[in-house]
Amino acid sequence: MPIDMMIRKVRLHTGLTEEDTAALRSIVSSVRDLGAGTSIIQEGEISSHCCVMLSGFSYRAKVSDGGKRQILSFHIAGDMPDLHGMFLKRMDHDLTTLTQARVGFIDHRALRQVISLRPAVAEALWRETLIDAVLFREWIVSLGTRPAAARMAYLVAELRQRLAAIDMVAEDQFRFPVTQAKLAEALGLSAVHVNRVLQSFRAQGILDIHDSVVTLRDIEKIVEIGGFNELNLQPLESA
Amino acid sequence: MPIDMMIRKVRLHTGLTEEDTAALRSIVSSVRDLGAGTSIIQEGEISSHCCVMLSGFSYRAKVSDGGKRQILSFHIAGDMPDLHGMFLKRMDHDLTTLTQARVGFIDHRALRQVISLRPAVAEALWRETLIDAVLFREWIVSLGTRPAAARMAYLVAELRQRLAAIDMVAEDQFRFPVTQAKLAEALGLSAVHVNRVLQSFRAQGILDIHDSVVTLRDIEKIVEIGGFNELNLQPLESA
DNA sequence: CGATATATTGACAGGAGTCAAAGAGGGTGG
DNA sequence: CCACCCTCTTTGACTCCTGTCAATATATCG
Repeated sequence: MPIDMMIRKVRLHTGLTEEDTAALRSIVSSVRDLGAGTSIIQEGEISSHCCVMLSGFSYRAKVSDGGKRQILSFHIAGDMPDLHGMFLKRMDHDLTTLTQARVGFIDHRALRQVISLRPAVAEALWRETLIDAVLFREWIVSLGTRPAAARMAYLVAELRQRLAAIDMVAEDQFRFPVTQAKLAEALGLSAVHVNRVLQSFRAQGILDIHDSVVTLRDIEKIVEIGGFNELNLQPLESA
Repeated sequence: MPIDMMIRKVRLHTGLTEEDTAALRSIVSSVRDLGAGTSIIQEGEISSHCCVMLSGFSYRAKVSDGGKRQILSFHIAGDMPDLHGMFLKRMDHDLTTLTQARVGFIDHRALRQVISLRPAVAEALWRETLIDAVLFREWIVSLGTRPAAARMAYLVAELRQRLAAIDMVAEDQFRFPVTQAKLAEALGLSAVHVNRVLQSFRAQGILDIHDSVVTLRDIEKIVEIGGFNELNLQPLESA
């Protein structure tokens, strides 16, 4: 029952009834397995449906003038990374799979209907988009105020927390198939410098990223270096 | 008719009826004039109401570990910078007036009621929060990929566009009472460096910030340097 | 007219970028 | 089974953008 991945997360933050979740589940019109690096939507497109990550990773990215690409966020099972496409005319960024991923698609029209009939669902989804914004804000703080190592640590700490919520963290390890080049694009650093930071972390026994796996050697330190405050994710809880 | 400032903007992006806007207007429970530097809400607070900027400027900010403060966004008349407080338990950032400002307050309960009765209003407000996220994403791109001068130029170009939409730009000048220190906090730079960038812009006849006024000496260049794409704000139009 | 906030300068340090080359894996095809 | 290619990682040298520190204007204001 992979689709329940979506439900699981939405439920985390709200009090959806069984019927509500069933309604959501019922409008997932198709589920596809996409290979790594598949584009789900691109900047400028107008889409008629949105998607739910059921497994795997994806990321949002945007190219700025000069050709540099900025990764805006990583997405995991349960996320609906293009939900906003329902209300904004054009996508303002790309959405691409990072790994092979199972993705469910929901037609905007069907979703609109569920929303109009079920205020609780509307609220839950609205809240999802607001949580998205909370993460963006943290990201802005990271890019604006933290040095390279701290950004790296913060990213790892945040991912760990989000992945833990869907039981994807085991033994202080989690799968995260990202290249150093992509980390660089996410952190606003050069790939070379990402490599150096990573090596320093390895040398200090703080963390390691190897073969698509992140190993947390010293969580306390990661959290400290990254200035990660779990409380920052408290506002995510329902009002 | 200051409250219509709110309506004007919300209408920009949607097709609210006259009754819808009237409903919104009717629940503004109080309007207050706040002095510059007044805190509207602070991180961690749980609020029972949200606000609409009717005049003046405000900004969202967040302090990261190490005491550095990051300004997340500036807000102008028509904005509802803490709308998300209705659905997220705690504020994840501060909201402070930059200048003297007239602010309208709306009770969450009243707003919830209007929302539940008027789907169009719900959609319009949801969209407002999504537009917020669009701006955050652009901001992330700026911080992650652009050098100091470009960030500065981008900020000016974005503000210009937003202010123009509410007729607050005249003769290539607009009021924006910000100190270099605050610009630094917004741009993720040191105040000293902001000063240097500004001087270089002055010397090149590109733009000038003086006595709370931004003067655009060469808009084309500002847009070019900042990598500002007006199309980026196209997605803001209704779907 | 001091007192406090903001803007400006200069000297210096340092984090991060760039460039370029060399390893390391992992497939693939002969 | 090995050569070859491609992507990703690692290194080293050097540059440079931006930060830090500290001192000096300028402004503003009671």
